[in-house]
Parts: sequence; C-alpha cells; structure tokens
Amino acid sequence: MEKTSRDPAMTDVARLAGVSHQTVSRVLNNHPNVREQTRLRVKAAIKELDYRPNRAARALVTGKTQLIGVVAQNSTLYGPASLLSAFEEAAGEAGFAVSVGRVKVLDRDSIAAAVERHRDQRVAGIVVIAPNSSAADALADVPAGVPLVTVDGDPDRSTPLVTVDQAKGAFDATKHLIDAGHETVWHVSGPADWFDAAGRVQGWRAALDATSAEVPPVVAADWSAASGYRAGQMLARMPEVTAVFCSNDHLALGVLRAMSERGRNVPHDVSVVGFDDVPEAAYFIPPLTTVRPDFAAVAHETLGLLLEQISDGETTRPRRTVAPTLVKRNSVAPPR
Amino acid sequence: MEKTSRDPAMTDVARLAGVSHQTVSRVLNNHPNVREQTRLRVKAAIKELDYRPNRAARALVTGKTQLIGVVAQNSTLYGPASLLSAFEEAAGEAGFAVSVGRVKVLDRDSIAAAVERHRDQRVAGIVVIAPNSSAADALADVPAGVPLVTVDGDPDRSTPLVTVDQAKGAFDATKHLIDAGHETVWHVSGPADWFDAAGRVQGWRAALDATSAEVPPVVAADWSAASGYRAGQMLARMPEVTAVFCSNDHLALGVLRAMSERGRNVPHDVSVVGFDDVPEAAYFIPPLTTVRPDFAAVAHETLGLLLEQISDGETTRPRRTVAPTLVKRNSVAPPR
DNA sequence: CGACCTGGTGTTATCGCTAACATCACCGGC
DNA sequence: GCCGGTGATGTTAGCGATAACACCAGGTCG
Repeated sequence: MEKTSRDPAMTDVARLAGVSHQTVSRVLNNHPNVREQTRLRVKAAIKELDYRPNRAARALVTGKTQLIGVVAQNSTLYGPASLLSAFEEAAGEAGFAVSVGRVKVLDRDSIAAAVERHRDQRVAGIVVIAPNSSAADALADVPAGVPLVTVDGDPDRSTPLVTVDQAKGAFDATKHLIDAGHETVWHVSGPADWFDAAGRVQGWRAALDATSAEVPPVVAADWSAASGYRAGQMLARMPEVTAVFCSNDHLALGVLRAMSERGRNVPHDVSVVGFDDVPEAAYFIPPLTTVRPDFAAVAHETLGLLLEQISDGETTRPRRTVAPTLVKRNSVAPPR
Repeated sequence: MEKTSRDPAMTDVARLAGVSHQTVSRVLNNHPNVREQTRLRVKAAIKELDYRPNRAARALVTGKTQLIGVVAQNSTLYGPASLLSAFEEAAGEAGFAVSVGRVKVLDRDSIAAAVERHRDQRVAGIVVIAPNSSAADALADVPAGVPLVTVDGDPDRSTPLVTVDQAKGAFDATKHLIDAGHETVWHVSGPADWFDAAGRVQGWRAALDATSAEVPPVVAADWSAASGYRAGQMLARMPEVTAVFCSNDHLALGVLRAMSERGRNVPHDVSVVGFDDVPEAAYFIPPLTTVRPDFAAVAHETLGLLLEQISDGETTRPRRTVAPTLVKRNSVAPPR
C-alpha cells in the first residue's frame, strides 16, 4: 500500500511544468497574458497530477466561496421538494455548491439559526423558501449585505422574491369550472398563513368576481389529504356544491374520497380541480384536472436573481413571477 | 450608510480581550490549558464583535472541512426525498453542512461527475443514494480514501451500506395477506435494477415459500402510478387474483384505480398492500395498508457510519439495516 | 537610439487560522 | 536553594491560493 502523501498543490504543478505557481494560477483563472504553449504545458501537468485547486485556500484569499445556502423546511410536501431539487440542479450547473439547512418548523428562531449556520459557512448567498408569514418575519433579522432571495415569500415585503403566480393559476382553474357551466365554485384552501394559499384564494375570488358569481365561504384546511377529506365530508352533504377548487392535489385527493364515500360522482355530480400536478394526479379516481407550476423556471429565476446580487450587489428587477399552466383531465364536467 | 469593513478576525478578538490570537484559538477549540478568567474574557470579546471563525482558513490549515457531500437523483420520489431530508437534518444537528449534488439520471458518468464535484469541494465524506445497479457500478470508480457510505445500494458490494430491510417489510406485507386467508399473493414490482424493488420481490417470495403458496409471476412496472394502473388493468381481468402486494404506494394507487374502473371492490374482491406509507396513503380509496420505512433511523445510521470512517478511517460494522413496520388500514380483507 | 509601452513571467506579501515550539512563572523534591 | 516539571500564554511558521508589483525582452515611436 502506498503512503498517503498530501494532495498535489499548485507549486507541485508549477514544478512539473517548469513555471511559477503564479502562472499556474493564471492558467486556472483564464488570464489572457499567458503564452499558448505555456498554457498547454501547465494543463498537461495538471492532468498528470490529477491536481484540483484547494477551494479553502482560494476562499481565504478572495473572501468568497462558491457556496449557496438554502433554508428549507424539513417536509416532503411536493411543491417545496420539487423546487429544492430544481434549484440544486440549476446551481450545480452554474458551478455553485448548494448547502441545505433544514428546519423543522418555519418559525423565526429556527430560520434565524439556519441563516446563522450559513453565514458561518460564509456562503456567497442565501435562498430562503419562506412560504408562510412566520418565515417571512424571520427575514427581517437577516443583516443586509448578505445576498438573499426569497422564494414563495411575502409579496408585500421588499426583499427580492421569486414566486409562482398563484393568483393566475387559481384564476384559470376557477374560470375553467365556471366556463364548464357551474354557477359558482367552492374553495378548499391551504393554511391561511401560507402565501401560496392566500394567493390562490385571491385568484379564485377574482375569477368569481369577474363573472359576478356568488362567493361562497372559504373552507379552510391545511395541505394534507386528511384535512381535504374532512372538508370534503362537509361539502359532499351540500347538494348545491357542484364545483370545488382545492388549493393542492392532496386536498383534492381527500375531497375525492369524501365524495366517493357519499356516493357523489366526480365529475358528474361534483367537479374538482387541484393545484401542483403531483406525478400521481393523473391516477386519482378520476384523473385530476389541476394547475402545474413550473418549478424549474422558478429555480432558474431564483438563481439568476441571486447571482445578480452576488456580482453587482444590487438587483434591477427584484420581483419575478412564473406563470403556471392548467392541465385538463377528467375531474371536470358540466353540472347536471 | 456605513462603510463595509472586513469581518472581524481572530486577531481582532485577541486585541480586544488583551490576549494573543492563539489563546483565542484555544478557547474556540476547548483546549484545557486556559485560565477560566481568560476564557471568559475571550468569550465576551467574541460576542461583542459577533466574531465567527473563518472556516476556509481553518480548513486550509487542518486539511479538513465540515462538509458532507450527498449524491442523489433529481427526483421527487417519496422515499429518496424523505431520506435526503432526514439526512440533512441529522447532519445539521451534528454540526456538518450538507452539500447536495443532484444528478438527472443514475448512470455511471453522472455519478462520477457528482462525486468529482464533491471531491473538488474537499468534503469530509460522501453519501451516495444509489438505489439501482448502474449507480452502484459507478461507485467502483470512487477512489479509496474518501469516506463513503451508500444508502439503498447494492447488498452484494463491500462498501459500507445502510438500507431499509426491504425483504422483511415485503415478507410482513405478504404474510399479512396470507394470514387474511388469501391462497396466494400477486406482486407488482418496481424496476428490476433497483435494489429496493429486488429486496421486496425477495421478501414476497420468501413469504409465499414459507407457506407453500403458489408463486405467481412478478408483474413488472416502474415506480409510477401510471405503470401501476397498467398492471392493475391486467390483474383486474383475472378473477383468481384476490391479493396484490405493490412495491410502492403509487403503484398501489394505480392498481386501486384500475380495480375501481373494472368494478372490482377493494378490499372485498381484491386486497391491496403498498410500501412507503406516503402521507396521503390513508386517503386513498380505500385507505391503504402499507409498509412504513423509518427514514430518520436510516439517516442516523448513515451519518454514524460516515462519521466513524471520517474519524477512524475504518468502520467496524459496515452494514446496517433498519426494519420497517406494517401499517394496517382498510385495503385488506378476507377473500370472499 | 533612448524613452516608453506591453505581453509574459517570476517574486513577495497576504488572507485567518492551527501546530509546534518558546517562554515564563510557579511548584515540589532532593 | 537549585532543578526539572507543569500550566498558561506568546511567537513563529506554515497551509495553498490570489493580488500586487517587479522584471525583462522586444517592439513602437518621436
């Protein structure tokens, strides 16, 4: 077995190539003033030694890391999980490593602690997936000077923000139900302190207002299928309910089950629309019409906004929304 | 607006506390030979300046980072996503940052590239969530000397491995169906090259063998509800099928829909069991009996194994499995 | 033809920390 | 009462990169 000697450093490459370490550094950073021949010699030496630059040393001298910190809730909710995954991929492609700080609950202290951990790491920027108001509040504590982008955060706050256009998605969904002939549309909403949920309520109401339809009371739930089921049990008993827009697909699943148990056929007795387009939505009974957010686009906008801040210190257009699309399946029909 | 001066460094703390920077370092690293009074003075100075050690500088001199790299597929499959989330939380609690390298497909090249990126970062250790054989193959390329733990990987390979006891979960599920009175149990399996799927097939077969039940052919699918639906359409036409064990909950969802369309009642005509216990499983129609893996336990075992390697260079017990539990709901009944 | 630029390269200082050694006061033991 | 040990602290030397400047050859220009 060979003795583990230390990893090759820049000076080792320099020695092998017969140049100074500074020239190696120039090659690595694509400085213009290096002769082509020298450049090739250095590159050959790098390859031969399997040299890889020490990021710690570079970070020490430049004062910058190639790390982005993300604060996200420790949940497996489809939306946040998809978003995170998409962001990690986008950042990776841009040459940034992503360090994820999971938080059990989205309260002020937990988020502050996660942000602190990231600052300890001296991340180049921080992304906070802050879908509810307690999370948004915590951002007030984040010192200025740290590039920061919020995703799904508070639209009324001034920090750079990227978000799915919840209102538009909800509007389209509701409009689709009205266009099918329903007099009005009921709404099972997510938790009131979530901005996503609030935006969807808003879009739903706007669609009803636009057609002068009566606005029934919001049925409040959390995001779970369980709460959707409970809401559904109530709605199933009300014969005047013929169309329900649910704030996410799992709520819709719960509603579907409640309707099925009460013998109300979906879509012929009651039409249902969800939000998120989870992969299995097409296999609900019946296949669910829903709204699909473009998480990859959100991730790219977020990264763009963050990189802008990192390089310029400022952002030109600190607010971006991404429009979702309506996916039509078989859970909507005209009322009979 | 204040001019942004550089972050405080150890020497700043030292000056304020009236000691040398080395003493500050000793306080930070809990060295024994520091007078209590000095220690307090230094701590006060740290607090006053909001000093935070520069990890890059520390990493540079010690040659070690507090970073763990994870390689995971860019998917929102419930199992892997839960596992990742749990691991990030566990690592965070242990004071490690987690850098996630997402990979679009689990092939050899992608994984090798992700591992390289992590080595560039000089991570202290790497976790690879390698649920299928192409991923496992890629690990052969990882040079020795990098602490590495595989999750859901190849049981036949010699790298340290943590995994859910798939066979036991499948055995229990199958046994449960047989105990309910079914003559045999059909199986809709996940992709053949996934170890999880293979383990579940094995457990299912073992349970049938143990009771001398006939072993029907495996119905191959991928993990999606779509493929479960197709499998279900076939099974629904076969009157002799009274019990189906599905390799995950989404497959089960597809099967449920196919049964429902064919007018076969679950559980009275056909019993169905899934695997994973996704949060909405209790709200399928009917509520799904399934097997729940303990992802938090897997995460902790993984972290433990990795930290052992990081500190000792070796591992005593490089293979750990975590037993899942059967969750009984309403999708199982005696045959009629 | 000497002053001056400029492209290619090397030399030196520096980032903020830890390791190793140096220093010094104080202690007990022979 | 001198000597070696020990606890508390300071001093110095790196870790491996980049930045800033120095240097030198060769070409341009007045």
